[in-house]
Amino acid sequence: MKLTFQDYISIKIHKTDLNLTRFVKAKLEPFNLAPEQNLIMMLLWEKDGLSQNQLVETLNKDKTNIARMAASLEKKGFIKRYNCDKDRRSVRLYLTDTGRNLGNEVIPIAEEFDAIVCNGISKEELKQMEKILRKMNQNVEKLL
Amino acid sequence: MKLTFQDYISIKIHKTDLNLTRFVKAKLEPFNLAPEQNLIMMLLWEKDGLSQNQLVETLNKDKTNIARMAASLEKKGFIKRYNCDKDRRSVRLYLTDTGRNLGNEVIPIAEEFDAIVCNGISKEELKQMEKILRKMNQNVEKLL
DNA sequence: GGATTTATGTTGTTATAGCAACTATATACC
DNA sequence: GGTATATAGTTGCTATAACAACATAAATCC
Repeated sequence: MKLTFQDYISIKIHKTDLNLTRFVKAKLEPFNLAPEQNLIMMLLWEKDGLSQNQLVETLNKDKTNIARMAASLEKKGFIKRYNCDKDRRSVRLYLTDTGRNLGNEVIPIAEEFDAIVCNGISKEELKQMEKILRKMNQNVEKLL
Repeated sequence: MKLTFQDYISIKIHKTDLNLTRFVKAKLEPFNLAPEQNLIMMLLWEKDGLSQNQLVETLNKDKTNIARMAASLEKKGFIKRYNCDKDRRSVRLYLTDTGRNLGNEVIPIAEEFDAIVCNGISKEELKQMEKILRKMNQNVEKLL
């Protein structure tokens, strides 16, 4: 087959991901919010009181990552963690007032970021790209 | 604008990247080679004796990451690091025999991985995707 | 040719990312 | 209803990612 380094689509995706993350990291820095922490906040702004396990499934990350990010967000005062009454194993995350207010500032920045990333790319092209990404995920997931 | 979590293309790219990395990590584990370390090895298999700084530019990573991955690869016995005679600041990486031989086993696995990822995706679609990824990189790079 | 600037790497710190092993609780099984 | 199993989180470890501050060597500038 003889592929060279530049041929691998996975490497191109990886580099792009790092570039986008670096960019959004700088955008969020003034708010004392790291990129992945922001993903948790975005989900909580949509629906408060999610459990860590729900975040594990939505974000498709290891539970240890979620636990540590949640601990960090609590330390920063953006959320509070409470044990669920119905299931004592489960930990639910609730926004503090500070955390809720943060959304008013950060959500516009996230949307502006998306607009910058998608600049000059048509809706059709985006749909196409999403389809291919889905296919790639399926390709590896069925073998995991 | 009102975007929800699932609307962000950056998040989809990020998740896919993590999925692909997780997959390749498992594939490389038997060889005591981590995914990013493998990227350095792939470049050395193509051209031995690259400097850390050349890797910084090719891999588009911070020099600290490259330095630490190179240190790790040296510790594993896959490469040797020598100071360049012409430029005493520069550190060049050279494959050991072990490192060179590793390529015979790992390169086929990398190519198989690429084939798995691209399964059911046409050459046209891949080209299209690469074009969009390039555009996204440009979109953020010009603002960094 | 000596001072300033630039380039290359290293050390220290914080934030992801995932695996293994563990605790505690809940569910299933008989 | 007591045992086995499954689920939700935590702790410890390694690898990646980027930034700041630093050391050293090279290049530039006058």
